[in-house]
Amino acid sequence: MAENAPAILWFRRDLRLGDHAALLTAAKSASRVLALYVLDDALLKPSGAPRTAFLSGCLRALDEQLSGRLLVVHGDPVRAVPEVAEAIGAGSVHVHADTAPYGRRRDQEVAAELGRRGVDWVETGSSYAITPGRVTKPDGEPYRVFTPFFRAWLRHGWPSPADTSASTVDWIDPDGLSGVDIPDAPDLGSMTLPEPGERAALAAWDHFRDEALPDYDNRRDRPDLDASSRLSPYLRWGCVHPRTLLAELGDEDEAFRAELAWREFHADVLWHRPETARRNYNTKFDAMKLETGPAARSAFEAWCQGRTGYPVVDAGMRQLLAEGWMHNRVRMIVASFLVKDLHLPWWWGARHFMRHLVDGDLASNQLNWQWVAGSGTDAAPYFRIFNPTTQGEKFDPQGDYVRRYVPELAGLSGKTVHQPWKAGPPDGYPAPVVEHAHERRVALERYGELSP
DNA sequence: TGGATATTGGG
DNA sequence: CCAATATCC
Repeated sequence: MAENAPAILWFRRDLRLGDHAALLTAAKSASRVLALYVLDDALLKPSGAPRTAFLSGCLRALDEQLSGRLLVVHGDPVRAVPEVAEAIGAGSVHVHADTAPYGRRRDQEVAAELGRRGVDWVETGSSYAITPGRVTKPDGEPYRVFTPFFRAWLRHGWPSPADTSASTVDWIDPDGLSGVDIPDAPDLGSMTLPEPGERAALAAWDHFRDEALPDYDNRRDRPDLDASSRLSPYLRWGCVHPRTLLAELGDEDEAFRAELAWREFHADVLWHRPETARRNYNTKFDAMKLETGPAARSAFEAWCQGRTGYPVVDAGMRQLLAEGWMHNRVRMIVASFLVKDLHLPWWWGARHFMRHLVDGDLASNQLNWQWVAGSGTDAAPYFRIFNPTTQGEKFDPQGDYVRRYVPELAGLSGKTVHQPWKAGPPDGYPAPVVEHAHERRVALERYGELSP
């Protein structure tokens, strides 16, 4: 890009507050830098949504580090970017988009609009694109199975994280621009959210790397332990770049590297098949018989509230409401329950997750739901149906996780919490809404009706 | 990144 | 009887 041109650093809905590499690269060739964060309308709609609160926290944390010079613009990027370009008095500005791969199609719309207004378009990297260039099969086709993707991704390699210690960005004060502010955090009531911002992200990383990473492969499935990284909100909001983590990981950390690779894999799948955010990746599942009537709505409500009568399912759903986060193993269990025990559309569950998760990421969330439902790429085979009781006993062997989130069951000791119906009905805790053994047979029957 | 059930082989 | 194994969904 030309020297001495003002630059707008444009971050779309997926903020990458910690991706200093993109900021610095752009800043070095610009005379002035204006950090512009465009928030997609979708972020602002559910006024009580915790992900909005976490985002506000991230923005405040960054604003603090930038001495109050952060400019935030809400709204449709197609309109907002040129408006700001006009407001700062530049006939031509360079726009750097740091986008997720699945945002590219929208970016092309934005680029076309900017072109019509005489604004130059420069694209920089993305914290999804860990690798320079796309990881594809030798014939150029995208991978549809994770394991070969993972191997190719490891072989492909990635650059070191940028050195951000010598920042020379000259931040301009955005005083006088209209529509500029950091959104207020909504009232969270009794919710507890993680500390936002880059510093908190790096602290979480330090803690995880030193305490849980060495035994991650063995312990990550245990929701009762502090064994997972808890980094997902920071990765989702860009408070830390995955390359920053990868730089400190080695071959012995394969299990955790695979988790980072899953993010990229799903982002890549969604980029190639954007409609799979809402529809079955495998369209053969369009013929699946689903429950959608009043009884289904009522079962869905019980699932959302954590009142299904299956302890580990209810614990997970209540953790989601209380923290905007749920342990990964439990996400699989509650998702399997919604799809295979309640026979509800996976997108009902995915939408509830996106509304409440502080780490809710469109690609990872929707495609992991499809993985559970069996309709996704490289999906779990249809016959793999979790038994919610067995899963609870296996991964929460002492019942500590259940008791932490389901107070009605706090009086039951040890693993007996996983079968409260045996000890007589505890006060206020519901009987199972469905019988698993029966619903399992129903699910298998319905899968059997699909064309091969 | 299962589970249910039948079968087998050692106690 | 129970644990390990095989097989099917």
